[in-house]
Amino acid sequence: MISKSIEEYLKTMYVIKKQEGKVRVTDVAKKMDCTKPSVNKALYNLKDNGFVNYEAYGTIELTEDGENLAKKILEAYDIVYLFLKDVLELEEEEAKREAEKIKSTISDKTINKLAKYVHKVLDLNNLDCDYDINKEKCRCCTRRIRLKAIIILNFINILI
Amino acid sequence: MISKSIEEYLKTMYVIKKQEGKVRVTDVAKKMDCTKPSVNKALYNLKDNGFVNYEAYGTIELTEDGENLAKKILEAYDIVYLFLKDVLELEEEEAKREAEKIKSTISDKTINKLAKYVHKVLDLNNLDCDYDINKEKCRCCTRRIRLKAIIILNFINILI
DNA sequence: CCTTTTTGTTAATCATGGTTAACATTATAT
DNA sequence: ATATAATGTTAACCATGATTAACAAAAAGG
Repeated sequence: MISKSIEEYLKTMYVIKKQEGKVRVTDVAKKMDCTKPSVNKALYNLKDNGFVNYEAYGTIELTEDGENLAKKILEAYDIVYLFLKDVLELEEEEAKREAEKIKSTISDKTINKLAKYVHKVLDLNNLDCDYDINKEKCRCCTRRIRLKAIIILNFINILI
Repeated sequence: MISKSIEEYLKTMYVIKKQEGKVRVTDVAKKMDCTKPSVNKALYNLKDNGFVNYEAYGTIELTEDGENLAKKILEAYDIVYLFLKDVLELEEEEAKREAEKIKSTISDKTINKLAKYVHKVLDLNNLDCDYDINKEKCRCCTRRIRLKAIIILNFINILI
């Protein structure tokens, strides 16, 4: 099993892939404010766990599992961010920082409950939505994510 | 500065002190499901940071700073637990587990906002409450904590 | 008392996740 | 085409927080 810390590298790779078209060790290091050897280590860890394909000096490619996990992580972040920003009304930067930390500790179950709650509170008129971070999104969730595109920040062109 | 991991030892010591009257390395280890050497290390770390008084083979005593920090940690836990249990409606055991993890990552600012939100949502009729985890509690908070004594679980005899 | 059990300490070790320094490879620019 | 710059890798190392094994001290029970 992969750690929360390593998951962060995967998420970052996914985002860079969508933004830049290709993923380089240096870019990941820059984005994560860490060194290249750290990225290298994480990379081989991710490879060993089947989340990326990689050969030395080659191109970094996420596997299907890798993509799915990355999407899930990003989504967990969005849900927590949305809650902190729009429900608790934390200031934007604070909400981002805190969402990053919180989403790394909580279980899927909690994320699902939080998502449903946020849906409800922010008045989506769909209290029956059976949100599950591990499943395909329902129309309601999809719509919500689209409507709330602004929360996707610089990932706006990535999701869905 | 002390780490979140070390804070947990302090919190546990505080709880044991209130429950048992005295704190022993073995009890802390049992409660935290770790080994005695781990407790010993944490103990000297806490001592170096002025949160406990201790000499080898002596009795563990929390300083005033230690007590205050422990109270703060317990309270952060209670707030998160209350939110997960009564607002998100997580099952009790899950709420406890998750609260433990979450409260270790979030900032005082977020805790304060969450506390205010929980107060509001659970309808305490005091929307002006200026909760601050670092300050003396307002009447509203004190009352809330009293009313919600049940959430304090086995710590019921400790707080306030 | 003094033996035994419980409790606490110390030293050596480990895993994780990070670093720096040195080097290898690839890409770029003239 | 080749020197230079950028990028990627490797090895050695560090901090943290934990462990096990061995030992020391204190408490408890005959």
